[in-house]
Amino acid sequence: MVTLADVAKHAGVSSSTVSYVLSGKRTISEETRRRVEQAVAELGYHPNARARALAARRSYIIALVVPLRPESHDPTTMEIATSVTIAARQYGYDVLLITNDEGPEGVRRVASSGLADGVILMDVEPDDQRIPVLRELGTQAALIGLPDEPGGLSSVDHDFAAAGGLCADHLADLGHREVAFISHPRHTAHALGGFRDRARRRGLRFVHRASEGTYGGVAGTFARILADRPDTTAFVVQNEGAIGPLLTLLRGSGRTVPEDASVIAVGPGRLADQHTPRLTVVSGPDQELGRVAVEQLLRRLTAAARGEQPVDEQVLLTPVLTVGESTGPKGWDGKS
Amino acid sequence: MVTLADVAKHAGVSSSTVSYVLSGKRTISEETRRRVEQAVAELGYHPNARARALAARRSYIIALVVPLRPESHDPTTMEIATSVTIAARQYGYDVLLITNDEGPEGVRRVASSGLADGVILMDVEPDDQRIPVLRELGTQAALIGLPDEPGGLSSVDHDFAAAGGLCADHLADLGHREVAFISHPRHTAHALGGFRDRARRRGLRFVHRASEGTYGGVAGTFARILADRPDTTAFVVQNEGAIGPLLTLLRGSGRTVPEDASVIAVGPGRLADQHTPRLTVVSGPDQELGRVAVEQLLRRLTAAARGEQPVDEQVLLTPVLTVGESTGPKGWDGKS
DNA sequence: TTGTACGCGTTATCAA
DNA sequence: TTGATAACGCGTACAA
Repeated sequence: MVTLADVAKHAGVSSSTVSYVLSGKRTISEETRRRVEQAVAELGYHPNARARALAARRSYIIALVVPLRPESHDPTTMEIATSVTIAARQYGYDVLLITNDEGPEGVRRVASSGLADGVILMDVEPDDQRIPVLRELGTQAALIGLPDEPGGLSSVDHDFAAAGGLCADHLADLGHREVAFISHPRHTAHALGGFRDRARRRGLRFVHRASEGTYGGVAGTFARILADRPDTTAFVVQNEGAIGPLLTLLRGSGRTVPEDASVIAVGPGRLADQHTPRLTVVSGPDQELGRVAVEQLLRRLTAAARGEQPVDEQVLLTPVLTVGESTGPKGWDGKS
Repeated sequence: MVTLADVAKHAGVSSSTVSYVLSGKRTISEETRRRVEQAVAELGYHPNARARALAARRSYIIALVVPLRPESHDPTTMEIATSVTIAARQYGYDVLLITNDEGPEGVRRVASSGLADGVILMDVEPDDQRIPVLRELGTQAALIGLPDEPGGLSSVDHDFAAAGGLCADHLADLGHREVAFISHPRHTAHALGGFRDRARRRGLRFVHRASEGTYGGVAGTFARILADRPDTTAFVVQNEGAIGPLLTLLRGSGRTVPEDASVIAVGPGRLADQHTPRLTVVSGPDQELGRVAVEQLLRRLTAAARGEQPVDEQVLLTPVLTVGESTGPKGWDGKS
């Protein structure tokens, strides 16, 4: 292995000079810089990350805690993990993958051992058990999702309230008056609040039902909705698995989309093309989530390295309404 | 930060003794072990991973190179990445995520800097450009996928030839005589060879067509197949995106599955439940892929650490045929 | 503009 | 069974 000392000897300078040439933290004469660079090239020197991490008290590694078990396959998670990794690389950081089956102790492990400089937590829940560990260790962190108590942390999430508002506005604009909101039974329907507020203001009547993302579950929910509110003409769905069944059920009940019933999905943009007809979707930028979290964390790290107090940031990313072919005016006959 | 020296002082022993108590590489008297362990507990000592990595010349980190861009969403990749991470943890290793957009230089970076002890490469192609880098640096590696030249490497992949054989056998058993094999245009149809051999032996006639995984692409392929071989009664599909369109086209042409046409998918097991009717699928164990790769790599690492020559292993994982409702006897009328 | 020398926290060799 | 002590390779305060 070629070391800094080897390079120094080869270039006829001291090892600290080589170090400074590489880090750029000192002004170096043109002559020595050239000699050092040549020595680096000739010897094929690569700085040793382990020694660097020890001496600099920084590993340039951030830990990403993902909510994954091997049998789950949520593409969004992977998208975010990838965007975190790519963003981190652009700032010279690498990403260590921690699966959440290690629990809060996984966070403690990477933070207290100094393996990672900071942590990004995905799928943060309101009373997340990993957060006390971060506080206890004083670990710098950025969260994807909203914590109960944001003190000492930065976080980023989709602005689901705005997403709900977009749904209500779009349907109201199209003349709908009776809407059903279908959510996931075990996830908070973050978009519901925003939807409710805007729906009220726009004079929309609506019911909210949580439903499993299975055909049977959606069938039951669908039947109840139609029994309670037979005049329902539009559906907002914040439950990826429920969309396919809902579309099938609408067809099965003789309703054409969007002529007889409109459907909006709240979720990843890719949903649009996975169904027929192409869906109207309200989606947030998943990749931005990763990038913003990385930038938040790195700002905290540089602040802490300077002895400053890191700034707590809470960012909400604005969602976008993409109009597809699953929404149309109430009572639309297909001929505009 | 609590260091080894702090613990040593607190316990009234030398720091090397503490180190040996923790590593278990020396026999320690019951008395001192107790004192040291108590000191560790009282001070809340956590070994420093950076210093350990430098002194031990091992980081206990393996790099996983994933073929991911932020907009791609292949659940299989994530499944493998997760299983690699979990398997690695069981052996005391952590996983560094490297995206393939760094190219071969990403491999060079983590290996030559000593950041990682070894590398796992996903989606290895026959003439993969990352492999020369591994050879040049003498980096220990395990590959998921089959390299052209396996010398100095370990690798694991699905036994696609066996998968093809299972398809041919299943269809032949059901009495089919004319089969179409639909593959992906830009991926090697690894299952084709095995399918061909077994098809010949079983007296199956078949055509092979590559097709895009789009509705339009599959429609063209489908039409050509029926034009060339109107008596085709079964389809083997090794192209995830082509399955949905194919099923739709079969229905559209008045064919009922499986009464008039049988369909087998070669791919991830989860495909079975994503279609109607539930698919007959030949799939390999994706999670095993990750686990085996980790174990191969760690065997190489321990061998190399002992100064021994690591053993090159090539493992093929046996696929399984799961019979669903998309295959049936040729000319089946639905009433058995 | 450059060099010296110490420290980072462990591991591992050599003695005792 | 235990203790000194020299690496490990780099960063940086201090000195020149």
